[in-house]
Amino acid sequence: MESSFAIIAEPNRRSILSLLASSERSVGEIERRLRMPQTSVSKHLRVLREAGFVEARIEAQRRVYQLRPEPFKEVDAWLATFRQFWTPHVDRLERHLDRMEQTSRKGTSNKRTSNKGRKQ
Amino acid sequence: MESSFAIIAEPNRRSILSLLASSERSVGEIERRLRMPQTSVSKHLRVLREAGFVEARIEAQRRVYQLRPEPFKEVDAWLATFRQFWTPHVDRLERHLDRMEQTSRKGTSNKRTSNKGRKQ
DNA sequence: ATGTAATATGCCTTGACAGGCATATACTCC
DNA sequence: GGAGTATATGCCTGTCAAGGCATATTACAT
Repeated sequence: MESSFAIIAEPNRRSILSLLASSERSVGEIERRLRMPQTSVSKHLRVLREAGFVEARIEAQRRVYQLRPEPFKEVDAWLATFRQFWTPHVDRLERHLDRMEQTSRKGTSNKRTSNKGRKQ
Repeated sequence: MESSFAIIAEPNRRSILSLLASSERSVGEIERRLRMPQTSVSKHLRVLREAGFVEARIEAQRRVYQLRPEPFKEVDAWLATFRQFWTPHVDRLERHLDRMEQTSRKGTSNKRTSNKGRKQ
């Protein structure tokens, strides 16, 4: 299973995580709120636990699950690479304009950042 | 396949996306850079395309692929719910402190929303 | 101790999907 | 129009994981 991405690919697991985002919950609470069979909940929780998304605290016969940040950070870090993309950040806009400029008043063999027409 | 989360669960697809993050590429370029069989690349690109992660521009016999923002936004939106979580944001810390306060010297109904004049 | 509640685990079946391979389609240049 | 290049598609197979069900485990209460 490994990757955090694979873990959150499963819709039910995302539901569980979303639920836990509002507050910690016992297995039974999750079961009832999400209307899914207990064994299914337990199994998903196991996967989430082993991937570090949640941790359990024992409280009598209950296990109360709560979120843990690390794997989220990991996913977020990956996303960060692309964020510049949908956030036409000033930096990026700037770079873009730079390129435009250089392209128009070119002449000098400026191998820019684009690889258009490159054959490798 | 549907969900954007399922799409990025596949490691090779993430590689392709990361590669495209630096610059648009043709199928052949991806194939060579990532050292994966062409048919595999094409298949992954199809999946990515149908999920809206990339789009292709036709250039002679080449197809040049580039990223599209929407699905990334979607994933990011979901993550946002949890971000407060690993970013012990001032707001959150504040709410936490509020709760502590209310719990300890309860009774007095001082619901404060700002931290003006809060002791720290 | 026995019964009951809460949760976990094992087994089995089924479906989805990635990878490999062969092949089809599309375009270019001579 | 035939050869070569670039990319897509179809079929097959193996793998892996989710769901259902039965059952095990653990804690509690009486």
